[in-house]
Amino acid sequence: MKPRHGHISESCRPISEILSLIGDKWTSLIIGRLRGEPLRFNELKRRVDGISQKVLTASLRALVRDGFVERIEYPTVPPSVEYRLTPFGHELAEPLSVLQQFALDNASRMEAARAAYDARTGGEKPGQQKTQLIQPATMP
Amino acid sequence: MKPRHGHISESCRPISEILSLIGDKWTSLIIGRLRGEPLRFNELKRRVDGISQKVLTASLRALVRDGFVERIEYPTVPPSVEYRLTPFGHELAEPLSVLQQFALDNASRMEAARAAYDARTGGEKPGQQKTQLIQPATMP
DNA sequence: CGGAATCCTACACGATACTG
DNA sequence: CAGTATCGTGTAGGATTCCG
Repeated sequence: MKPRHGHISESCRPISEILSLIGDKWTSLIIGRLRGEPLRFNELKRRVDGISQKVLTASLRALVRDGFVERIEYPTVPPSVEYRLTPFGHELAEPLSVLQQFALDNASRMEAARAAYDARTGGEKPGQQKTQLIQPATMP
Repeated sequence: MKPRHGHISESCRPISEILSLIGDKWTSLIIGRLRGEPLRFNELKRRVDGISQKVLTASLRALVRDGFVERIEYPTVPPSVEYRLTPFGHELAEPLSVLQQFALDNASRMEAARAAYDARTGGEKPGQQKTQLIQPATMP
């Protein structure tokens, strides 16, 4: 799931790597949930609403591999696995939360800017146009 | 190009949005280049090494739309277009640069963690490997 | 110079089913 | 409970060509 970035000029590859890590659809939310308390797999899945089991598994493994999350397996029955941020993970979580806070604080500004832009450009969306809303005529 | 994120639980959608914005392959690097000085299109393209014209165009438009970048068109001939961070863009760039600095500072730690993980799990499972950095072999 | 239009591929993610 | 396995889809992003 990680290798979204090919090469990039050597010097900034670490940047690309970490940003692709936290920039994917879910990872940053997972980290956010794991601040505060360790969580078990399904509990975490419940709290990160909408995430699929497959993606959660993959994301967690990437985080474990990079040393941000620790996976602790308790030999109980039924099995119980706990995920928690490592100290390294908490170091990452801190500047990350700053960015998240920025996002929350400025969500309305972004939305306003977007609305203004869309009004300016005549309502045409960036990228390709999808002006044809093909409504499927009938649904018997 | 931006709305990679579908719905997500309402409360954290702004987070997802902004993180998908800066988390894509290039946008954060573009913002980094625009700190310090405004740049023209092709100059920016040159400095963000490896980016395609199409993606640069799309990324810039998204940034303009969200209010982080300003596009200034000079009616010269040949045409000249300048991109610069807005004040809002600089606000975003700041926490972002913190994260980038974190990435640079801890690149070796991440790599070490990865190596340790791969050594730990490497001997046994033939399964598919994650996070393989595909080196593109040649840059003619 | 600064894009737009088009084609194409890889991969992130979702849905579903199965397992220890 | 905590995953693994597999298939299908959308789309980000690369390469190329063309335009004012």
